[in-house]
Amino acid sequence: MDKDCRDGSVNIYDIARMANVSIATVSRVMNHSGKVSEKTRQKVEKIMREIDYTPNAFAQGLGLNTMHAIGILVPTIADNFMSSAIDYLEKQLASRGYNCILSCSGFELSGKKLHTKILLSKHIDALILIGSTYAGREGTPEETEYIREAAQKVPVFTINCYIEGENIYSTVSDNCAAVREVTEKLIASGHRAIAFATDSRSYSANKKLEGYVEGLAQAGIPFRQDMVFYVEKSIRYVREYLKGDSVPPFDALIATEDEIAIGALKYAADIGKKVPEDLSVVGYNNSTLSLACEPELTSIDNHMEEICSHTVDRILQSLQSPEEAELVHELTVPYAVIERSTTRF
Amino acid sequence: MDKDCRDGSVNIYDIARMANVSIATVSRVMNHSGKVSEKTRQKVEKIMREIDYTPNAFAQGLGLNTMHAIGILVPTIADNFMSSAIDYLEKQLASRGYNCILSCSGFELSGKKLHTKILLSKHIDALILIGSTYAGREGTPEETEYIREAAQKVPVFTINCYIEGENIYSTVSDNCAAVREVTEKLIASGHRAIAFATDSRSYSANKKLEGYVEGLAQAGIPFRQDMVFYVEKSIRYVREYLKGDSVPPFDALIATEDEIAIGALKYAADIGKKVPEDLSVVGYNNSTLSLACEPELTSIDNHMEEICSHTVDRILQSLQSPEEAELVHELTVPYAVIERSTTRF
DNA sequence: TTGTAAGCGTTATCAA
DNA sequence: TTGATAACGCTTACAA
Repeated sequence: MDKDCRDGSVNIYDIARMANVSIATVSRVMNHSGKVSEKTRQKVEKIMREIDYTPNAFAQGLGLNTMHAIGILVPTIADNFMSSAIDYLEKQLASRGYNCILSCSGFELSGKKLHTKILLSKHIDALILIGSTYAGREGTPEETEYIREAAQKVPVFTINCYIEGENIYSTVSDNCAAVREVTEKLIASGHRAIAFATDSRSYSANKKLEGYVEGLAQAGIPFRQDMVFYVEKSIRYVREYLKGDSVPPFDALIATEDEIAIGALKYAADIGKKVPEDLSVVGYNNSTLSLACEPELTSIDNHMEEICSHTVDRILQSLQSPEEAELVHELTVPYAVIERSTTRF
Repeated sequence: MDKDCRDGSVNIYDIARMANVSIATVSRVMNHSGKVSEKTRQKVEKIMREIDYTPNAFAQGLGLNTMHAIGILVPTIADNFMSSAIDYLEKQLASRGYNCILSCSGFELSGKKLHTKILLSKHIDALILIGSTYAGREGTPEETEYIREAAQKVPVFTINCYIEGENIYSTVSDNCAAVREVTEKLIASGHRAIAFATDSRSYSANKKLEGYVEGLAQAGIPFRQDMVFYVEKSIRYVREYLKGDSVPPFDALIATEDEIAIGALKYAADIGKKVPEDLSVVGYNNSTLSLACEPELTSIDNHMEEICSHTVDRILQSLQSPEEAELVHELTVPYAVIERSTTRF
């Protein structure tokens, strides 16, 4: 109370003085490092508790070169996929003593570069990138060069996005297999004109497309480019798009996002097609949306919680033993097809 | 290249040496502070650019006692309301040079206290609390005491949550007026048995209830406690709940969350009630869900972007001129009723 | 077991 | 206009 409260904050010298010990001893008590007599420890801890002392994180950071913070970069957080990932990551990291510094980069390369640089300047211990937008377009390695540069400073972990490079570790859902399975199921249940709708040409969207192509090939059904629809991730947009003249007839649709699938449901309702009798629809991400629509949407669940826990495990491994941690560069987590009422497998 | 790369990081001494100036001069160039000759400035800036020098944020933090970081506390981020708020906040704060440290506290008091403490220990410049869960239950000021304590260290800003106290500033949507307006509109369009469904007894939920009560009173319709349903925020739960025996007949339902409203739509479909002919439904938050369901949901939009931009403005005001910034403790932002197909006003 | 003292990389106050 | 130098609060050899 009678202290010189230049900041209202007590420092290690104050504690040392009050306990009649040196700052080194106080430091040792705080960090449970080195030998301290039980008696001294008790005394110091008591005072720290009474004063409600919190060490200055900046000073600790300066000495140790870490503030136990992980940078998380997403294009936008206003998206179910991103926010659920962040939710899992934050919870698990917090329980292990790490904080999250969040940054929304947008989808433009310049924003991605800028926000990566800002995060790095905060001396984060590791960087997490969520979403396959960070993979850039195929065949343009220069679009991911800034990530490889970042990886020279801190380990980089990507979620549902594969990036080639030293010190970059990806944890992904098997998008390809998921869509292949769904395609096969649709074919097995009698569909022949299966459409594929996506809002992106990202790494994961391409993997999904690959699964679709493989599924068709497997059954000997010819792939038709005009059955692949590139649309906006908007219920309203898709609803109208599908009514367009350029859209060939289809009896099933696989979407890379639940919103897109729901746009198809709305379209079907508009033109009097019955789901799943006349049209089967499959979404992706198993979001709340898939329960909100009518009929309820069959969707692919990418086991986000598992992806995130693997990611956190890998981060801690790489931080705890930087050298010997032999991490796989691409780790694949199983998915699940959640069947509801828009298909009849 | 031939440096002692103990961390791969260049420091101010290196720059000073390379430019043949003192560290003080380098610091002045960086901060655009003090007088520096044009020639010297050019020279130093050139070297900084070439080396791609980034000042050590911890050292800066230690000296200035800020790392330009704002703490954001939410119960969970896997919620449309929270994640859209964070999205707006992060974007606006980033554009003004502030980073966000994110923490998910859960809904338990112990978690809230713990995470508040952790955030404060990171020397954040301000703390943002999102959601009225932080207001605690009515008449229990001890549940918000930790927030008043936090407010002694940094200014605290709450979003859609009012907390009484020094250095605590709330920005809220006028939940009461919104629900009153909707209630009046339902009455005007012929409804008499209007139910109210909520998943919470939080500050904002109570404000909404208040609006409902006022709206009924205005029209001389007696308030009935058994027309207020306390439910879970789950489509499935509400869908079944409304079929229960204890639920009296109702011809309209106002929900405090879109999920709850959609549960009511599903219930109506199940028992063959037509919406809006037999039952009108109003949701809250105007989330993507309100476009996914069938029919599309009338919902109240709380103008989150505006709430967030007001909050950020107020934060910056209070940080830039801590003393003279005369901020209102409770700022109310207008809402909008978005009418879709579940009502006929 | 404890204490002294040298960093860590900035900013800021003086002198020059 | 510049340059020494003392903070800032902590960690950690190294000494005692």
